[in-house]
Amino acid sequence: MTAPVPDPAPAPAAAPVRVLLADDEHLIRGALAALLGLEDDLVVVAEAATGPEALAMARAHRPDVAVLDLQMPGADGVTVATVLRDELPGCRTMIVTGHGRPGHLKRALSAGVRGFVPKTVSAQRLAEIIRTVHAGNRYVDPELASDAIAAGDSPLTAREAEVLELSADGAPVTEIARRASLSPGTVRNYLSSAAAKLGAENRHTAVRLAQAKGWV
Amino acid sequence: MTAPVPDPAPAPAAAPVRVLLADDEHLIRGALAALLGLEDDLVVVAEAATGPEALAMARAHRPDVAVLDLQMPGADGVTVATVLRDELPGCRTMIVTGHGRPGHLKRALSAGVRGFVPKTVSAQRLAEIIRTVHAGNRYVDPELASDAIAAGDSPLTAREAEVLELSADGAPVTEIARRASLSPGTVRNYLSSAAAKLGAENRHTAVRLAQAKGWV
DNA sequence: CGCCGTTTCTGACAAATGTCATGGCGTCAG
DNA sequence: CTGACGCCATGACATTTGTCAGAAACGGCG
Repeated sequence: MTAPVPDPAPAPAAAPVRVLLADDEHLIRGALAALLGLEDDLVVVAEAATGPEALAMARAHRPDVAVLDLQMPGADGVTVATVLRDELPGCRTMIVTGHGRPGHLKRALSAGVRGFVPKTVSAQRLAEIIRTVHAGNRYVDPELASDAIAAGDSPLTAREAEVLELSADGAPVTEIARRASLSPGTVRNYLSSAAAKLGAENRHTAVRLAQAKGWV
Repeated sequence: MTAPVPDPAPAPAAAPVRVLLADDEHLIRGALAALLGLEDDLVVVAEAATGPEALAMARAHRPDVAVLDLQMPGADGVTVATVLRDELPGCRTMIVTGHGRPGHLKRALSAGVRGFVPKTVSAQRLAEIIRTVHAGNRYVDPELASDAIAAGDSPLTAREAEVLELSADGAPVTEIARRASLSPGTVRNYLSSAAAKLGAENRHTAVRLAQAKGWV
């Protein structure tokens, strides 16, 4: 007469998934750690509040899955993921972000990130996605994916993007030219062609558009 | 032989604090609700993901304290707080924000908000602050407060701020003039004086500075 | 009332920026 | 090799923007 209730201790035969949590917002990190800890097949082995700290923690604890916030002090989530891919190939990485721009997803995927989700998902859903990623599969939020597809690839050449980025803080052309070691006329040409490609009237709106698409 | 453990039901003599939670990031909201629910003198009676939803929930459940995210779809936290002050005077409001700008704090305080904290605090700390606010006291994060004091008041006149805000998206002067029903020359003068007051070289850097201080 | 100062507005001029045509240079595919 | 393409630069020109001197409207104030 064996009870139908499952044995509480070794119910999942496999070892639990070891998770690293990196987010600069203590409120979220702590709350998330608590909620994920409720899942009996997940265990949070380390937390970090900055990019460098996340790297140090990953090296020390060698987690199975690293859950990284996109925007952190020191180094952003994608940068951390890039380093982790080289240093800890066995560690899967995934990005959690508040407001993801299309370009970020592309950057993340080319950095070997296997999961990309917005913070609007529930903790339950996040736990499922962590399992998916740990199993070696990929998951990207459908809405973010469709945004990325709609945005397409950047039409800008490397120099155009570089110059556009330098003009992001509103510096005058001569200043941009100095910083890029280019002739002022060249800078104006690049900015002009970049604005034309983006359908913007001037470089400032061009910068905004490019930033919105995540191309800078 | 009474057991020393406290009676689970009516341990706190006072009624629990009824809390409304409004944040567009489901992950945070759910996790927060779970953590605050662990405190036996706090109870989360409603959750909302947008500004209008927060208002509707507040009207329906009449919470003691409303914890509002600063950036939400529909209406931001300060706007919601302004409406709540008129409609539900008994409801204390507080703002939780990811990256708060100095000007936001000033706006929030003049909207009757009694608590202003960044998301870098722990859930434990947040619970304490909710109690503080419920008791009728105020609490603002020391770092945010010092930032606000350092930033000071806006040196811009009403028109200067208005025109600067219209130029925020990089629109040309003629477009701004049309939207503000002003002469293009007048717009240029306002932008020029605003840039001078802010120590900026042109209106675009001026916009960035003003946004960083929360003056627009 | 006249005087003063502030805000709001305008026009004229100078500087910065956007646009276009043009050309040299290097690289890569066919 | 040739042609296509991206990169860097120059000069001329139109447009936009920044700067300045000052005028009209308005509200105190003696």
